[in-house]
Amino acid sequence: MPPKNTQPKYRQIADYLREGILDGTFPAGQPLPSEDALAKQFGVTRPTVRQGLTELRASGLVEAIMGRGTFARSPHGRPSLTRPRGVRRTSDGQYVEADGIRWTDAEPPVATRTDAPLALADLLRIPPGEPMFTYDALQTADQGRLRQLHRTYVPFSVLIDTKYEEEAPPPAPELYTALADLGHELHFTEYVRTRMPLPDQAQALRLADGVPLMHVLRVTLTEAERPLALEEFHLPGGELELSFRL
Amino acid sequence: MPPKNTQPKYRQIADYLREGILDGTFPAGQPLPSEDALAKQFGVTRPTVRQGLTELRASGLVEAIMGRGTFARSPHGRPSLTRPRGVRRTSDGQYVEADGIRWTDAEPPVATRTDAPLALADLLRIPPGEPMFTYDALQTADQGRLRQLHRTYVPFSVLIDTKYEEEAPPPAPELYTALADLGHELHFTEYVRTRMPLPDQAQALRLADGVPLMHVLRVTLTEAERPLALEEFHLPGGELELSFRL
DNA sequence: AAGTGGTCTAGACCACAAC
DNA sequence: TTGTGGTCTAGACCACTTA
Repeated sequence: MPPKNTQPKYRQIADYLREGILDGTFPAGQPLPSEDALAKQFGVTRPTVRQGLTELRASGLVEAIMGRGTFARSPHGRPSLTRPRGVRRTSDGQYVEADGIRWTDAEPPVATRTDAPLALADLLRIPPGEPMFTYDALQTADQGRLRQLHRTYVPFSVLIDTKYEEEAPPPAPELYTALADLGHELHFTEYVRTRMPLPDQAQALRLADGVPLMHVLRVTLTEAERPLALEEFHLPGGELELSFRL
Repeated sequence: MPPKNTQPKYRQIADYLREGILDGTFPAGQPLPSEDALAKQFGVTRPTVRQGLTELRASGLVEAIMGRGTFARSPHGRPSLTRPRGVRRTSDGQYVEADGIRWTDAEPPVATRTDAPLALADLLRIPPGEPMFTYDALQTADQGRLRQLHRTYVPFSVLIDTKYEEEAPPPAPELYTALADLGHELHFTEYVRTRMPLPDQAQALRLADGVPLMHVLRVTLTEAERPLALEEFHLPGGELELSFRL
């Protein structure tokens, strides 16, 4: 017997559609053939067609809109927004983001106390379980078209013997000014990761199916490389790129 | 009539399993209940269970292994590898990557001529369609456990009046030395994006289901901000993070 | 009303892995 | 041999959009 070299039918359908999207047969924004039409064309039942389409949706090549059809998405376009990563210090001592985006809190930010989980304690060089001030915000800009989840952590141990033993420190970026006023020279390191979002993250960031999350950790450090604070950004991966000067 | 507030059954199953994975009921590396068991437990048929599992696989929370079972994956661990991004110049004028990884070409690298597509021409500030030298390599390190797709582009116009009109320029990072020898002071900018991989990329990088791709464009620039070359890295998003000093 | 995608049933048979 | 996930059929009914 020769080895079976046949792909499953649902994958043949997915391959056919994927190639059509990549080579322009199915232009971005245009509807694909309906599920019934594909089932007839390939001589299979609709669940088989849907299995192929599910694969394309999970890879972000296609978007299904209820009652209207399944639409090709632009596969490899340059992201519509480039965000330069960095922090600048203005002449009056304020710190501002290099991308100049003015964020608005979509909901009132939540200030809580968190015990440092292992992964964050490691980056902050504090013992796991040490308490930290935590700010949590869903931020929007550009009439809600831009969204990010922003969380700021400051370990209590950094705030000992400062006025912030009494009052809560401000969230970033005002936090940087406050830390600099304590006599520190600041610099920053960012760690960039990516993964698929959890459902609540996908909803908060308005992520379509098959669009990954960009996860950025920013550590604020003194000149002596002592970590002072940590921020976590969850960004939509679809139409966004980050730029860094090396 | 009160509004329907019921989630579809397959989503209830997915939610149940996702919560179990996140709270430790189903520890990473351990098998979930079998599809038949879940079907009985929830009073549905197996295709319905599979629909829920498909959702979890697409989000990278679960991995199905044929004949053995469906296994939980570690959800939020710190990536096992941090790659500092940057280029250092050694005392003898060579350029090396800041992460110090020694790559091996898994296959002989392919040198071709490419006409600049719009997105790349834009970054290189050359007219679209201008020819470029192109090197293409699938690189491995650490006994094949690390993988990356690496593509180097050099526009012909950069090479006019140099010896590389006659011979092909070397691929990066030796390329940097060659460009510096032409009298340029080099610096670099990187653009980081993420998206789901195409099937061939997933296979080349050994990406599991639900693991996104990290896509990095590095532009080599003169002090006068003239782009000289461009590199494209496709990296596995799962167990990898990039670090940048701001 | 007609067309689209969304959910679900109740099976069947296959391929692979472990015992 | 048994248990697992992988593929596929042939329907049914629902929810939503457009005309």
